[in-house]
Amino acid sequence: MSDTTKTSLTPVAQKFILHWGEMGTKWGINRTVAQVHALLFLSPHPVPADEISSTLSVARSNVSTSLRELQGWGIVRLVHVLGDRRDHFETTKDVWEIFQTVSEERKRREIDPTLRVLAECVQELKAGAQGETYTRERLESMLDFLTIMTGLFEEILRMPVGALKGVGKLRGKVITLLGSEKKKAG
Amino acid sequence: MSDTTKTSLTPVAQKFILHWGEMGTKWGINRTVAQVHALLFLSPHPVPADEISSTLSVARSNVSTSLRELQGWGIVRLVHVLGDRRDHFETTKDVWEIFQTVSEERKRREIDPTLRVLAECVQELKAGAQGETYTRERLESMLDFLTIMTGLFEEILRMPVGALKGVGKLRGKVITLLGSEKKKAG
DNA sequence: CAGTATGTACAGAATATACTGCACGGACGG
DNA sequence: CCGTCCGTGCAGTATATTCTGTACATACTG
Repeated sequence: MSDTTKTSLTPVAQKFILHWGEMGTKWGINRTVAQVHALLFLSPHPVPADEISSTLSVARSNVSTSLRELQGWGIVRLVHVLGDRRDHFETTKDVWEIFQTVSEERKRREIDPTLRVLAECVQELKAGAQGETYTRERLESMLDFLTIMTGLFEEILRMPVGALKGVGKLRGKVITLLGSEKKKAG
Repeated sequence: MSDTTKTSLTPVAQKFILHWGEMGTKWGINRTVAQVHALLFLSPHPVPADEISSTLSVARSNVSTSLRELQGWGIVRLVHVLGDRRDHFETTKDVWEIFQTVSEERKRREIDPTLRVLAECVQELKAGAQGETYTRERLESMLDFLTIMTGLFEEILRMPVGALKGVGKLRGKVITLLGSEKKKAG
């Protein structure tokens, strides 16, 4: 069943996929990787790699690499389809879930190491009792900020899928609450 | 007064600046740009371009470009120092403010255009009453998500400088509140 | 077991990005 | 007015990243 369905994209799908690719590059994600993700996101069925390859006009091996990358990020899974030997791929369809997954992974890969480096820097400055007071102040404020911010962010991420709509409705109120609580506390 | 002070970096400063550079690249920001920013962030005084150049060992013109870029992001300002013809540069020192500024700019440059594209796509799908129901569902859910999310984020950003500490304290409570409100509403 | 389908690793080519060095222009200093 | 300082634009170079094509491994098919 090498029915390599030559899937061609509708104009809208194409528009979205291309834009998603650009978007990706601006956030440090490989264009092809982002495009593959967009394609899977729009596809109602799992898609085999060679079909992705022909649809996007990129080398088969490139698709392979991109899929591996996306699996690494935890938003693409390999699945099988009855009567087809080939691996098929699908992505998480729930947008909030995608966001959660990617954010957590990015935190793990990029923020956590930064926190570690900052902590080390501060530590080293505490040890060598030099006149680097200013540097230390700056680094500490940065460390504090990132710590609080990621903590907050993590809690938001931990909210159940779909809670977002609730947040949407509550919005204005909640933030105002935060603001006023702050005033009281300050 | 071409007192081009050959400033050399302390080990800690160097460590931070290098890491910040790497960090930058992972988020789609030029390494040198990030390094220049880190340098300014740690510096107690405004710094002239040639000093940045020699301290980081990058070409003068490269520094010039990077500074322009940082000014474009709104986190670096040109200032003058008495008795010195040269332009000096300083960055915002408040980390929360840096975060606010950069986030807003990134939203403006990257998220907003995406929202626009998504809206267009959805619109086009509504017009041409095709069988692209699935595509439309996906794109709509993405559009909804991004709309809500950026709205929420914007409100958070609008919180006064320093409110963050308050939020830090309130944290657990607030998020729990959000969660339970959701349950009630659902 | 031969033959074919499928997936992946990797070397080299192609491209994009970043950086340097210099040249030019304006402004200042005497 | 020179001579110098300073900033910026740009052409060419260097580097990093991405992509392709092929070669190889594995596993299924008959």
